[in-house]
Amino acid sequence: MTHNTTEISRQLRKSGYRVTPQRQLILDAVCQLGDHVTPEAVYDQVHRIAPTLSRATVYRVLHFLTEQNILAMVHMADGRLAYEMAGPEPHHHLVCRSCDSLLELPHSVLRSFRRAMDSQYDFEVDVSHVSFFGHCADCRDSAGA
Amino acid sequence: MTHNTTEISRQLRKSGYRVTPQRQLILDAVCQLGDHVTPEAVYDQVHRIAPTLSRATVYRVLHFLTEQNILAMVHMADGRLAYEMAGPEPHHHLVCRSCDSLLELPHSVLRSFRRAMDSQYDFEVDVSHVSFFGHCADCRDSAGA
DNA sequence: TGCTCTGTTGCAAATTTTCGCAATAAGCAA
DNA sequence: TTGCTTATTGCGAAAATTTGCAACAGAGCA
Repeated sequence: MTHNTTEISRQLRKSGYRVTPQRQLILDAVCQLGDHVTPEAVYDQVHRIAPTLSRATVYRVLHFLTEQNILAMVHMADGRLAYEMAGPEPHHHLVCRSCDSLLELPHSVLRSFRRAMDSQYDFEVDVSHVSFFGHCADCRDSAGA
Repeated sequence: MTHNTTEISRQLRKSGYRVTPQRQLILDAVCQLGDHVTPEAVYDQVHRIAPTLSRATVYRVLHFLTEQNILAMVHMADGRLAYEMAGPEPHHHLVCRSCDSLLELPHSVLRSFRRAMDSQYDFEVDVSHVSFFGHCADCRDSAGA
């Protein structure tokens, strides 16, 4: 469990939302399952514990927690959506199109880019999470061989 | 029509794929409809001309043309997928989360970033298309007021 | 503790996207 | 032009995702 349940609960309640067992279960599931968790994986995990928890609720809660900045939406290479804990530090991903591996980037790599957008285009880029696609070292090697 | 039909046809045939009327219609539709075209919009457009062309074909062809680098997949702010012509020059988008407006960025803005990823992480970023989300000047002003 | 208000859930139906498979029709070669 | 090979389509069913609505249950307050 990497998330602070108490802190998150307080945050939600303060905004007028409720902390339900469903929401807690789903959050725990994402947390346990790791880096890019599909809705289906969450459902499977959660359904074992709470068989009446519906798929609709999984989708709704994932969406909701993303809006609350507790989860982050990540785009997979095939276009599908997955989720992960948002965490306090924004970070970014390099997603390999061949092997689907995930490399984490610190926020700093985009700092200068963001500043440039702001000054040159007067556009405030939201960099809470950005995914870049491409090919990792391993896959480049095997492809080039 | 911004795309060169003959050139694309040749490219496909050379790779052993076929140029079908369905594929041409769908390509034309994306081309006409503009910058971020949803599968449903393509279907509506195409279905008027070819009523038997099925939804499944729309999805399959969009997917296929993306793999062939003729179209590019773009992620919308809500997580949904859309498509657009890939074009010879890679370019990028600044998508406003408030008003959905689209700003185009020249490829050059990412050049240095890409080089950095390559040298520091040994990861070759595919920059044929990247979308950044955030807030444009207008929406920042009205929100701040 | 019990009451109330309203945010949430579960269900079922609607919508969107994918898949399997038989029928069709591109593209090539004669 | 004709025929062959097999990539591609259309259909219908399956799977994935969203939505409407009545019933339920958190959270604050008396």
